[in-house]
Amino acid sequence: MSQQNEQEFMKVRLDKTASLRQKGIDPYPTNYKRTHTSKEAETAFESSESRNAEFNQTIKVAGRIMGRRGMGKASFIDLSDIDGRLQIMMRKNVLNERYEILDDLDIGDWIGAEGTLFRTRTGQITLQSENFSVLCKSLRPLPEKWHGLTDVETRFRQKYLDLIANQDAIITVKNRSLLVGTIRTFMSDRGFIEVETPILVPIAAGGMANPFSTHHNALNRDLFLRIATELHLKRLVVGGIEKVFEIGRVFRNEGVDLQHNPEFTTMESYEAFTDYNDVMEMVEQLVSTVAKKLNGSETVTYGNHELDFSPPWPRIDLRQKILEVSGIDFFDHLEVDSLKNAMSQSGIDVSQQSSWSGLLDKLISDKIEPTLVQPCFLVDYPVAMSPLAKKSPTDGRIAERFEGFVCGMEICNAFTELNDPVDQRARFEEQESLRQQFQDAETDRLDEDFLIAIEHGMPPTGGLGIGIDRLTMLLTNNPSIREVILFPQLRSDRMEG
RNA sequence: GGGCCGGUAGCUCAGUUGGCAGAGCAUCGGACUUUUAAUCCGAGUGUCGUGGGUUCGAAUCCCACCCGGCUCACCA
Repeated sequence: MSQQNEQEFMKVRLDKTASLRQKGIDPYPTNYKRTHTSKEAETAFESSESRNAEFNQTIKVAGRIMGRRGMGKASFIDLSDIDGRLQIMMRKNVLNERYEILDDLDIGDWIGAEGTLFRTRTGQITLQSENFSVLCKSLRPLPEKWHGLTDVETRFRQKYLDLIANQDAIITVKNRSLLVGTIRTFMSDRGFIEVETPILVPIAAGGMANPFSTHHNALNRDLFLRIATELHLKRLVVGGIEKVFEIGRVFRNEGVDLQHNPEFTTMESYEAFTDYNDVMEMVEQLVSTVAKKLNGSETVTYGNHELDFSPPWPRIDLRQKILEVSGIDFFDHLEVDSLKNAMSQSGIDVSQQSSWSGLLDKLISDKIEPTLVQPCFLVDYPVAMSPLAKKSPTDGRIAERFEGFVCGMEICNAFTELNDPVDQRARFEEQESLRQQFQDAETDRLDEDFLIAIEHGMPPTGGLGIGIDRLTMLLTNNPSIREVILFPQLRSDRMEG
């Protein structure tokens, strides 16, 4: 954008601002007491119509000017607010000298309008303005009304323009809020207590991820941003909070793509005296409840798919499934080289993998996840790739763990929590040694403070982590995580300096 | 990190073989008291992503870089 041209645009509007002040009008007043939103106004009018009553109430609405059609001694203004739009009619013979104020108004300005409602010749519900107020004079032009704003970069960098120009952006924000609110209610109704745990932590443990690091000056101490809420929540279960959950941001120092943002939101819950089978039932109930709340149905359209979230979701045995699709039984390949060879023979690129769990993860990602379209659970993971999950009582090589998948996307990870402190210590030590061996910053870390906590005794507990962003994508039909995060991470640009 | 595509007016987009930088909307001036992508008359609008190079001449060709999208790799 040309500096000069931009300044010319703004100069015109600054002149109009001055002109308003000359007319004794404050272009930036402190408040406006509206009586109706656009939708409430419409509903009120239709209700009086349905009673065959005349609408003679004076109401006050407020919003941003999104369009105007001047007709000389009458003007129509499209006013946009959080609920939608309402047309305002301004007539010179009604407004008298105040009609001149319209000369100083632009698309983008905020106004309040007072008057009564009627239908125009073409049937449009319209507010006949008897008075109006300038609420905020804007200085910059908005995106064009017809094509709107489509430039993806501008939509993400200047989210407010996206929200102004694209109705879908607002709908997604509202639905995300509804989704989180529904989850809160669901959990609360089941007796879960919501908590907040530290984001700045001395050890970023409880998951496989590379953490962000930072430094606290006063304490002269290096800290990390949490990669999960898991270990703090389990400390609370040790403390006797039998049902606990947290909805919060976690941070992982990794790449950005359609399904990943370095900061994202999870809902983790822990419920004493339950195992992963109970958690599976809860996930089905939770997600289908949210789906119904947002879409009015447990069947949801996502891209080309019709997704049916109604319980129960299929439980797919991980080992059997891998055997079916690749002919590999991971119990037959407990050594790295053996698994690597078997996968290589199945045509999988194993050049980037070094650890056994990394290889198996790659096998699952390549061969299984893409086939999981309808909601389902993969159950019973190898202990080697599940350092926080309890071993199956019937098979010590298997952990009581499951992950939920929809459209090839992992939406949750859950297990019967490992509460044997001796076993947990051994598993952490194994992770530490793997990190040394493979120089892998993402391997989980030993958290001594957590181990001491569970040495005091954590009851049998079923735990869950749900990716709120991905769930929102699925239930709002958005193909990219950047569409459901208001300010996604982008590379720096000139505007940031 | 690799590959492909893209970046031109506030917004949406054209721009031919290398030959004066274009349209619609928005903006500015004028007309218009039921319009709604209002209409009609008139006007202005540019660091062609950035920096080099080739050329008499570059939005256009070449090189490097920046930003975005898709995709592969990596990553839950």
